[in-house]
Order: sequence, then structure tokens, then C-alpha cells
Amino acid sequence: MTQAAQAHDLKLTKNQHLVLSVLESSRQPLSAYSILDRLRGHGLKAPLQVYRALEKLLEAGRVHRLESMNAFVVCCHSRHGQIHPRITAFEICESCGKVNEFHDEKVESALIQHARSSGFKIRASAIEVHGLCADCH
Amino acid sequence: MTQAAQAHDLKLTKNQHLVLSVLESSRQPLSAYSILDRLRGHGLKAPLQVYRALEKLLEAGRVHRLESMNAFVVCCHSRHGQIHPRITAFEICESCGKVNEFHDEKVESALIQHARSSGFKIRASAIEVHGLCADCH
DNA sequence: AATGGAAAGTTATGTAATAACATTATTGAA
DNA sequence: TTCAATAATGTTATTACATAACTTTCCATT
Ligand SMILES: [Zn+2]
Ligand SMILES: [Zn+2]
Ligand SMILES: [Zn+2]
Ligand SMILES: [Zn+2]
Repeated sequence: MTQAAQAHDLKLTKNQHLVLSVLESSRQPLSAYSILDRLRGHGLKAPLQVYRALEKLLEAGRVHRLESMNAFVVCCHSRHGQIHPRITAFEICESCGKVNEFHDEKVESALIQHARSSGFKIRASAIEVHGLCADCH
Repeated sequence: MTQAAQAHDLKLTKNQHLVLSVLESSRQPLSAYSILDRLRGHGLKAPLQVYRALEKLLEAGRVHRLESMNAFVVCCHSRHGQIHPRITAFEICESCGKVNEFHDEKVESALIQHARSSGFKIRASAIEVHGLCADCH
């Protein structure tokens, strides 16, 4: 991700703002189509309008995609303009749907060390743990 | 996963055997539909035939699903009947498509430790690292 | 042979994502 | 300001991924 893409003061377009607002007001990850459903009242009609906004929000580091759910969540650093840690992981509650984004130095160094030892060059990662959150068990 | 499900001498049905054979003979992960395409000559016609076989093979621990690719790979322990490690991770080459399944004690303990500290109870995990393998960079 | 459960077959449908192309809005020189 | 380049939108259609619902076949056990 470029430094420019990390600048959170970048102005969002109308559709990008709409999509981000829906994600911010949700306590669970949302699929592109359920985002669309919530925005039909605001003039959005086609999946592509949502997918294009999501693409930009992903590039800007303001949302994350959960690969194992085909769903999207707002990044917990989205509002602060800080540098985003490299390796991101998620704990996803199968009961209440809550997602905990976290950045664990040990997870990161273990993956980096393994990659180094196997000659693998990391470009991206998806680390998603499913189970029950503290409230739900 | 039950102990029974780990018993690799369990007899596979015709469709399960066909699907597993296709995955074993592929050097890359395959989507359900591309598995189906390779099995049309053997009488398979519908996606469900493949998905049902995959479901059983997943339960039996003989294949893994790559969440970030909507694709499936044969488990590297598939032939040996050994107990499968709890936490599995994958390095996926974006150039040649090769997948390296690995089990890293440090990754595992870091995730378990984080879950403990946040009160999260792990049931399943998807750890998928994308990049370039040693041969490709 | 009768029976019950697992697997397989079949058709239809639901969900996720992108292709292709036309239009409008923004930006940034000349 | 004017105009060309770029970015964003709108729209329709299509492709890719996955499951629902129901029927039939297979096979082991009684
Ligand atoms: Zn984040
Ligand atoms: Zn919960
Ligand atoms: Zn495995
Ligand atoms: Zn490679």
C-alpha cells in the first residue's frame, strides 16, 4: 500500500462514503449484496456500484475483506490515519458475528520467519480464526 | 474431526475417488467447477456431485479448502493416515500456483496464546499467505 | 427378501463477482 | 476559459461459486 493510499483525509466519493457508512454502522461484517440492499434507498441499484466502492476502500486501507466469509469489515484503524500494521488477523465469532481485528507480533514474526526459511516472498495474507468470542461462551 | 474421520483406510465412493484423483494429479489448487470439467468424461454432470464428494473428503481430512481462492488442494498428509496437526497454514504462489501446506509451531502457539488472552475459543482457522515461491523469484 | 440409511442423480435456484460499454464528473494544463 | 485526460458512475449482461429440494439407486443388516 502506498503512503498516499494511507492518507485517510483523501476525499471519498459519494458511493464510497455510502458504503463505508454502512460498514461503520454495522456490528458485523457484511457481504457486498447486503450492503447493496441497505443502499437501495439511496439510489444504488447494481452490485458493481458497491464492488467499485469497496475496491477503493480496500486500497485506501479503510476496510478489510474476510476471505472465509465473502464479507467486508471496516478497519479498526480507519479513522486515525495511522500506518497500518503489515500482518492483520481476525477472530470471528460464529455466534454473534463480531469480528476482532488484531495484530500480533508473534504471529507476524513466525510467518515471516517461515517464509524466509522456505524462500517464500510474502505479498499478502489472510489470517482468519473462527470460533466463539468471550461474550458467547 | 473424529478419530474415525481420520482413518484414511475408509473406503471412498466412486465420486469421492474421482474427485480426489483429480486433485492429486493437479499441481495447483482447483475450483469445484474445474474439477467438474475434468470429470465430465467420467459421467459427472452436476456441481453437486463434486461438492458432495468434496464435503466428505474435507471431513475425512484428505483435502483442504483455500478460502481466499475458492479452491481445493489435497492434504499433504492424505496418504499416510497420520494425525493431522491442528493449525494448518498455506503459502500460495501467485506465479506458478503451487501451494505449500505447513504447520508451524510458533504460528500455532501465537494464535492460541492470543485467543486465550482475548477469551476467544478457536474452532477453525484459515491461514493463507500469498506471494512468490522460491522457484518464482 | 425386507428395510433403513448413505450415496448419487437431477433440476432449479440462490449468492458472489466481473465484463463490456456508455455516460458524466473532475482535474489540470495550455 | 477551454479542452483533453483521467476518474467515477450508470447500466445490462454474463460468469463463477454454492446450495435447496426431491427422487432414485446402492448396499449393508436383519
Ligand atoms: Zn485494519
Ligand atoms: Zn460472540
Ligand atoms: Zn493437511
Ligand atoms: Zn511459484
